[in-house]
Amino acid sequence: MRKSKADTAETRKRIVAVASNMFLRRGLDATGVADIMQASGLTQGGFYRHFESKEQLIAEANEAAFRELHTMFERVTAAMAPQAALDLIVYRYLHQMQAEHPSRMCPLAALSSELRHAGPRVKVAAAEGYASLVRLIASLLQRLHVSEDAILAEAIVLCLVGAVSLSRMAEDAEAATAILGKAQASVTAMVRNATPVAATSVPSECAGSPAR
Amino acid sequence: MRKSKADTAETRKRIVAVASNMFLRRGLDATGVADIMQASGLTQGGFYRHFESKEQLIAEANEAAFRELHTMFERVTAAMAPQAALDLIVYRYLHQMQAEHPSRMCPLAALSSELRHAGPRVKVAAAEGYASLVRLIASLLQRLHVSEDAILAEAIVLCLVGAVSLSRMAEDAEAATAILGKAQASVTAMVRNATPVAATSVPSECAGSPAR
DNA sequence: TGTACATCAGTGAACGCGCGTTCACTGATGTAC
DNA sequence: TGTACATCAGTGAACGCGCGTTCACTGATGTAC
Repeated sequence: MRKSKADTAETRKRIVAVASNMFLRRGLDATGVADIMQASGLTQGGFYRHFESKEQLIAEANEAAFRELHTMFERVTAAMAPQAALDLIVYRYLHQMQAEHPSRMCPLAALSSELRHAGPRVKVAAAEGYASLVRLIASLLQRLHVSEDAILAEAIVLCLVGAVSLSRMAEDAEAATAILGKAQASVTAMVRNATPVAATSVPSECAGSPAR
Repeated sequence: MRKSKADTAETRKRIVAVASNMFLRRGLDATGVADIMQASGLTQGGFYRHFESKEQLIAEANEAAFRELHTMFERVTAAMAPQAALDLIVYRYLHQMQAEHPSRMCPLAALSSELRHAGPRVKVAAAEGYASLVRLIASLLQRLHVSEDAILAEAIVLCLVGAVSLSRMAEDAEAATAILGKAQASVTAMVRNATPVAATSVPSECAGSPAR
């Protein structure tokens, strides 16, 4: 049952994509190799034709998740004014699990404490993913003429990660939504308090609530 | 080898304390029943004389952790001015893992994503622990005459949880310290931006950096 | 271009290890008389 | 207060299950001639 090179490459990509989704939703330990292979339409025996170990797949799946999250943010906010872009990113990040068609998920929030036990490659990816998120938000804050943009960007990302992390351990959906709503209000307040009046009074920069 | 009632109760407490520490440091799955019993000076067979299951111990260990964290914060800040108390809580929370003699750790930050897979009892404790942290900080902010004290308290706790969570998945100690430092700066900035001038200018309320 | 052989993606079963849980047993504690 | 028996904390070994990994095998693809 040997497959062509193109088929093989496609299968590999599919496994990574499926694994990424399952890892982010259920967790690293809770997602078995057999589960992933079955969800990919294969049997577990074939796994080791594509990967050396589960750890390697974890690394690749996480890197893919960070890459896609970042790409999605850049694509969606490309033509937006900074305030609208910031609002949208905050909205999307906070609702990464909630939506019927969930957007890309973030390993930092979804896997937080599980990443501690992961190998160095995963940790490097996590550190880079974090830094890239902070950079993205800092650049938007800079365009909004916020003075302490770097430190505020850090604070916003910490809030976002903390909020999603906490919302996912909530007992029920209502409690989760409550946490996310408060987080959104918190971030909004943080930006408002730090934004100079000159910038906030420019209507074209601040119009619009987050688009879906 | 039957023990007296007093001995039995003491042993039970010891197991919970040891387990609490190990769970918070290594994680729930990574800490086995045999590990806990060995660290408690017992053999694994005796475990089920004290607990119905590992899950029950997880629940009790978490509840103990939240209780002790809260008690510690209340005891340490009892006689303090609100600004100093806030600074100390932020400092202690952020450095819960760093110190040579680490202070009480918080399950929200230490176990974040692992708590999702835990049973309802654990989740209820987590929600209560979170609410109690927010309440504690909100009351300090109120004494500092911060207008939006509830929403700011929430933001601070989210930042704290996010920061510790992220610092624990850092590659090395320096990266971890960097995150914690930025988090402290973030929280300080958030409080400063939200504090009315009238309150910040009262020296007796604001004196002092965090005591150890 | 056609043929013969090597390669290797995928299958399904088995292996081996770790870990939560159970169990027969021991002997000191608690209790009934 | 003393004695005989039941209780039960603690031991050490074994059980059973899940899961990552390995393996013999199949048959289509790729390649050498």
